[in-house]
Amino acid sequence: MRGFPGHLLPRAFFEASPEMVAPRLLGKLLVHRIGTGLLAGRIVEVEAYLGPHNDPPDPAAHAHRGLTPRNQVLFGPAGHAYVYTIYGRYFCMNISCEIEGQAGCVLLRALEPVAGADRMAANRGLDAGAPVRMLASGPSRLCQAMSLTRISHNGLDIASAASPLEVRDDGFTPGEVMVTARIGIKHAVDWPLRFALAGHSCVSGPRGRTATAFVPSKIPSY
DNA sequence: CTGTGGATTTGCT
DNA sequence: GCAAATCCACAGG
Repeated sequence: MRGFPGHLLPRAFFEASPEMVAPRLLGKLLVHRIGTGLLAGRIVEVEAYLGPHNDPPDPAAHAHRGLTPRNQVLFGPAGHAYVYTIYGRYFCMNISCEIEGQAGCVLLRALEPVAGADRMAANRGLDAGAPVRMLASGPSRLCQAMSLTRISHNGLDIASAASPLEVRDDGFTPGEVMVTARIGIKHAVDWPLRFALAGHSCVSGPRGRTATAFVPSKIPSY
């Protein structure tokens, strides 16, 4: 990844509870190296899903009922990709958190394209001139745009410099962050675990959604 | 702008 | 068997 801005986020960044990691991921870069090419986007929207060791447990999380073949990555070390199939035809991309043995993850819901936007559009079946917000606004659109699949990417260590998939910090400082309930779930529908850059055009969902001001406190640097 | 329904695989009960 | 952390097309106001 030499030549690409910023530095690789270390595993320690992810070894905390998802509700702490999630807002800290806003403004970071998701980078996917494909052959000689590069796809990258700034993370503008995320959701936290808590492990079953929490009290009360998070009934919306895949890890809610313990370890299964599908969710085993979530119980492994932090900083690994959890990519799963949803509704038969799409994928969603998460990053595992906590220490090994404890589950928890952050769902990546939207990116602002930074590199390879034309290729993202092609991946999404759109013209090169398509509106930027159509490229990676939504968890499965994000996977389509970034060419992420369960078979190829589930379990990848994204905190390794050898990985084709990384999260990098280029020094971007987020402005106001909004917090809302998570989208598309049927349980714990009002837990405030969705975080997004306020007013950013690439955030998914209806605009003008109810938002609360939120200021992350004591964010360590990595 | 809003609301509705279909596509289609996977994992767990 | 059925529910699911989605997206898209299409109908109607």
